[in-house]
Amino acid sequence: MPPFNRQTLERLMQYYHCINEQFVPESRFTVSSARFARCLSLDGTQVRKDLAAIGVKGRRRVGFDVNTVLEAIQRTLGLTQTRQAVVIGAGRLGGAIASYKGFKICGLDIVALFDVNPGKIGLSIAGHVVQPLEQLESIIKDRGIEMGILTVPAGAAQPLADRLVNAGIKAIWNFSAVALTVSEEIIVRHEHLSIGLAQLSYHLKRLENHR
Amino acid sequence: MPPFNRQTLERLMQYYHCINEQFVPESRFTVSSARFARCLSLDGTQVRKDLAAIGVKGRRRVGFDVNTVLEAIQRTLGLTQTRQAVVIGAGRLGGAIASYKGFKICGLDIVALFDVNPGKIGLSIAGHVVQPLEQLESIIKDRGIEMGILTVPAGAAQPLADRLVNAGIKAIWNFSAVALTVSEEIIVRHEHLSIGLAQLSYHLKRLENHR
DNA sequence: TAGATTGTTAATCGATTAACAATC
DNA sequence: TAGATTGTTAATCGATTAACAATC
Repeated sequence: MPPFNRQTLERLMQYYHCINEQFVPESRFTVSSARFARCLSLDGTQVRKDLAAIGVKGRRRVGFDVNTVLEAIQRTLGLTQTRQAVVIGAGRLGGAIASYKGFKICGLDIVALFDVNPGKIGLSIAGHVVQPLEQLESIIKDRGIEMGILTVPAGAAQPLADRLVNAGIKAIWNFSAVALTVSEEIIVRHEHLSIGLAQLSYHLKRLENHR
Repeated sequence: MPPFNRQTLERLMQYYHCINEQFVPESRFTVSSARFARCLSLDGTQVRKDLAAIGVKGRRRVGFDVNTVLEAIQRTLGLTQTRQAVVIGAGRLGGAIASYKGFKICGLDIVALFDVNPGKIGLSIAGHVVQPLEQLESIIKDRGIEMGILTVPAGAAQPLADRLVNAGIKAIWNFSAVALTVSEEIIVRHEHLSIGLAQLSYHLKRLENHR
């Protein structure tokens, strides 16, 4: 199987959500490429190519078996095995992420929440007792945790990223508002909240100008 | 000026952040396309094309004037005029968004927070008193608010989107875990939290397989 | 059979990169 | 002047779409 690029991965995840949110509730067993396409507003050929790429074969005149597609996506994206993650920063965003139900079907298991603020330590957020940062390394090592989710203020992010890497973490999901510099082999994804705003703001401006 | 596609808009926003986070603190007055390129890990030619597209001229042997670039991006993306927004859903995510400082330099002004839960109404979150949903329409109309930010459970999102549209909102920033169907002329951006997870999960899986 | 849908190749389109002249 | 950097055209690459045969 070829390595997939970012866009393909995102499309695969969208098919996955499409199935879980629409097709499963509708108790559909088969779905045509055209129907998938409409969901993500793209071309049916694209869908057939994507599904072919992850090894799913359709049935002519019928479509694709929903379950087969579901399993193939899970296998390809690695959603079958559970991945343990810690959240650093028990603020509002950290709490929102720790309590987000949708991660379950993606195999993400948040096992601990950390914060520097002594006032927060011991509090229970989304079923997790907030831990002091001092225990970060020991918990990561003891439980073999592979992902760290950063939801701390910009100034605190880089040193904490370093600590995560030193403790043996393999991937960082960064919600802090700074770019991180970490060694090559660490997987990093920077979730930049205000990037999405660019699009909305731009289109609102165009709306105004066209009148 | 041509209409810009999603990718270009995202790059423009990244240049903008690059300037604000790196170049302004470093008190740089000029920046070469190569330096911009390194920031976003792309090619210098791309940067020069983007900047040319928004009407910025550089100086040979010197680079681009930081302030000129900043202003051109603000003008292009419409970040100069302030845009008023309401947040629907005063949960953890809603609170995180309402209290996010980074929106200020993007011209986003969150003016009200709403919730259905009577227990939350009257609470102060990030300087905003949580309003009852009944007042949604009147506040939007009275203050001429153009953006709605949805951070409610999946089941509640569609009816609330309809109410926002009826009240005259022009853009919806959707953090709920469902696709919305709204009329053509409404600008919608669906921020799908777990899409990013696909990438992390996929690369973690590959890491395992390669050993 | 007729019709619908896949699977796949070819054509198109756009985005990225390379090359290099212009010039400060 | 020599060197660095822009500005722009051309070349490449990849992704998207069109076309259509295969076939259930």
